[in-house]
Amino acid sequence: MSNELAKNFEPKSFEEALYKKWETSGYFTPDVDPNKEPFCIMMPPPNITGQLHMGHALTYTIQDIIIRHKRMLGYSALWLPGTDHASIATEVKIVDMLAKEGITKESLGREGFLKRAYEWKETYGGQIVRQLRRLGSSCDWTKEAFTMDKQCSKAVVEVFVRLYEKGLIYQGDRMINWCPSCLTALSDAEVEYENQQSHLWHIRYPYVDGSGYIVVATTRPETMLGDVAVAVNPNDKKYIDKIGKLLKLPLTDREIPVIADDYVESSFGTGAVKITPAHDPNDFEIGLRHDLEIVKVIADDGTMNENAFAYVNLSREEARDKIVKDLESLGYIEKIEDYEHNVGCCYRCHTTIEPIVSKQWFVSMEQLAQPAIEVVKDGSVSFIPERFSKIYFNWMENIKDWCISRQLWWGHRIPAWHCKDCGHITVSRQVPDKCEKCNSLNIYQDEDVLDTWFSSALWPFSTLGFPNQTKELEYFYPTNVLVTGYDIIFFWVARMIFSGIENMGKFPFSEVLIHGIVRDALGRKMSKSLGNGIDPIMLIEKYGADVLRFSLCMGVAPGADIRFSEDKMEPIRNFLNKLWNASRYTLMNIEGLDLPKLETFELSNIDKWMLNKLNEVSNELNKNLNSYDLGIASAKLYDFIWGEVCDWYIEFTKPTIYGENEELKLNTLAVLKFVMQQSLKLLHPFAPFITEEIWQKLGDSETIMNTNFPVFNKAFSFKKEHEQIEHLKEIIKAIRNLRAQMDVEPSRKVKLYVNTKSKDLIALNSTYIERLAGCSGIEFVDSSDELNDKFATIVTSVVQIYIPLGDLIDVAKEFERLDLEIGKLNKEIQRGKSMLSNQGFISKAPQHLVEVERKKLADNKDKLEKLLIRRAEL
RNA sequence: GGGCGCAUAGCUCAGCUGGGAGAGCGCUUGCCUUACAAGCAAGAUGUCGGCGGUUCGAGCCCGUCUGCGCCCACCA
Repeated sequence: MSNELAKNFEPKSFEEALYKKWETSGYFTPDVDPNKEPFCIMMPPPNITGQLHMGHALTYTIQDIIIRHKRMLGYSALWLPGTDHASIATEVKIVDMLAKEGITKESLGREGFLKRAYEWKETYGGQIVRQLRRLGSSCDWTKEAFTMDKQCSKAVVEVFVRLYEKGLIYQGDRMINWCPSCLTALSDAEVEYENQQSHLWHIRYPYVDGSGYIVVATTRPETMLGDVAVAVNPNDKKYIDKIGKLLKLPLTDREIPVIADDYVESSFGTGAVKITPAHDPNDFEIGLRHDLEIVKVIADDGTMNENAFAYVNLSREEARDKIVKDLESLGYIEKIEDYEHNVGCCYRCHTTIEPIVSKQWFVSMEQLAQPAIEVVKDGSVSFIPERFSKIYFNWMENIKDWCISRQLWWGHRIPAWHCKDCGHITVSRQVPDKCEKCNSLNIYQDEDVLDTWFSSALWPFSTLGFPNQTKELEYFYPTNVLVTGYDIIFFWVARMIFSGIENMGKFPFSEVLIHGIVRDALGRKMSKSLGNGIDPIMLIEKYGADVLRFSLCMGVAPGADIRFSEDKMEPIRNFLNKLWNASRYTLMNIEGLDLPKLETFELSNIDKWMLNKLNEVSNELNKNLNSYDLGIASAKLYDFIWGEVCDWYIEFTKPTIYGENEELKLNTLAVLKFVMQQSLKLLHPFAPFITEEIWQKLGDSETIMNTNFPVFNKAFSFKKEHEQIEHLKEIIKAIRNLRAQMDVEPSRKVKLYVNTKSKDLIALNSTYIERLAGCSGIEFVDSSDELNDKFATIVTSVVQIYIPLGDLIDVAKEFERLDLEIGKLNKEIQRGKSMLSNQGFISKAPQHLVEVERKKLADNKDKLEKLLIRRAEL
């Protein structure tokens, strides 16, 4: 194998092959090893409906970074992948697809439909899993799960039966959210509210006795056909004598009473509310309190039913128009106001939700919610950032029973069998052959399937073998961190927490890392309807997965949304290319050489400075990664690799590497190789492909994936050398700056005359100064008197440097430059003096900070003095 | 109605427990210097939204106001 790298990095040329190698080598599969500490992340399973989008790319990048870091730290790290059947979302898509073929799901029948659905799953479920690999996700595919596979389904049935037996699952007639388009019930969490411009219709309901009328206001006139009362506040003087009177319901032959209920606010609208228990949640409650009839007028498909008098079979919308028109022409309309209000919509198809009373299955939440609130309160489970726990509490503390039945076919069928003879419901783990109560064979399984989130709620343990107590379950449960967006805290996180506690006796994870969502360049949510989505696979094709991953996390604050556009990719591409070339430099110089081990020779000052820096970065990076501050960690790596390793360290190695001293050269190269190797390891969790590709040539093991992540090492702490080389950098920068200001041609080498008490600093590092600042020759002097030529001066706290530049020196310009410097210094000195003369600062600030200020002041005074002398001489 | 977030350089955003304001892009100037022009070097740019408070010291903590965004609730 050649050890050469191409001039520019081409991710396309190596990413897929490396992934294949990782996967087939089994690197993603951790051992159940009692001697190692487990670390487990459950992958939020993507829906089988789709394509990888930027939201996936973000969340899986974060998870992969965390898991790769832990793996390199020696944990037995499991990232368990899988897909979600996404009951309603998938069924909607399949129905659409069938519609294009001119088929309805009813014509196929349940069996036929499910056959098509499984085919669909094979096609599209496979796609997203392939795309996950493109991203570099180091998940254990041997444990890949699917919410409807045998294992997960077994867990679903087990949990359902357990909850039923404990009385925590029940069937009942309740007000639920009905989607007239998907034709199914929905949970509260599945309803989204949209602000809509509408009207408030004021309608006159005449008293039966002919003594005038009462005016009610409504946003939904079509529901009036289902009115069974008009409610007023019991203390409302306006209506107090009307309570109990009968009203004639317009457009119908029905008579309804005026009733009193505290729910009504006298001050709002007319102070009288029409009551439609069948089609409004609040009215339903009032209906229960007053034992009112439930008159349903809207059918499940959103059309008016047989109770709708002249409006039977009209759609909700048509009925509204016609009813309003009829009321108007009959003089029942008092007035129509413009009105803005929120309308509940289906989170999948955005059809307006119809609240209806229906027989559904529910999970009783109160008892389950309590311990789930507790584990977050007592810190057993913590949200990162912490503020998201408020969202969680808000939901959990006001939780209502969870409607879990769906009138769909794609999903887990409810394990309940109804007896046609005695009506008893048999809930069972196995398919029963007879009614458990009356032994009748005349039983049939409930037609409904479960809410898709019922199975996702069990994900942290169903995927590890529950209800069987497998060794994996024992080892990896509870898992460590759950990573997800804030948009599914209710849907998923909350439900996993109470499900874990209820079924496993222990919360499913100890940390919940919440990230934001990826938005477009204008800050809008990426959506299909807007067409503003960016395809991550396209970006991977163009720039490589590493660039995408890195651009999604560099400099991003925890929990913050990301405004993303393709132009964020290029700077990262350049960064990785920089790393690529630094590696190329290393490789071309170590080619064929036998390098000494680091412990066998004396490190140079540059070596020590670099190793110290590396050590510090490693230390900080571990801290940042352990607290999941990936934005800070990635930015730090960018600065370190580009700003320190490439800009300074590699330049420092050149005089030696291109020099004559063979021994020094080998030593330097040994350090260089080590520094590059460590840097690759540090970067590997973020950019797995490029680091592995380089490791294949520069590393000394089979894969970088299983190397040890660099950690703080006391032996590489070199404080003195750090300060020395930082000062050297300052000198070099000052010379470069001066050269630029004086328009010294880059090719022109200048000689330096140095006046300093720290001659060692200069003498030891003269070659670096010469090479990096474009100088030739350094001579020590005791004063500028020893120079004949015109010169410019540079002053630091340690040295005074004279640079003879002959005619390039413009005395007026030099005055200007010095005055500017002197001005700045005076300000600094002023600041330092006032701080140090502040008694409060001296006595209350930490001692080391006071010291720092003292030293700064002394240095500045020293510099100023030198500059003033120089100015006087000019 | 309740809660949360954001407001920092022309643009996009960092800034961890309070201790002299940062990055990337863009801009100016000069360079193809044997890792890299996807590059190198040097530079310019900020009443850290307003006001008040705590503190020796505030971009950071507290209060308040303004503007933008989000979530929950759903008074018909």
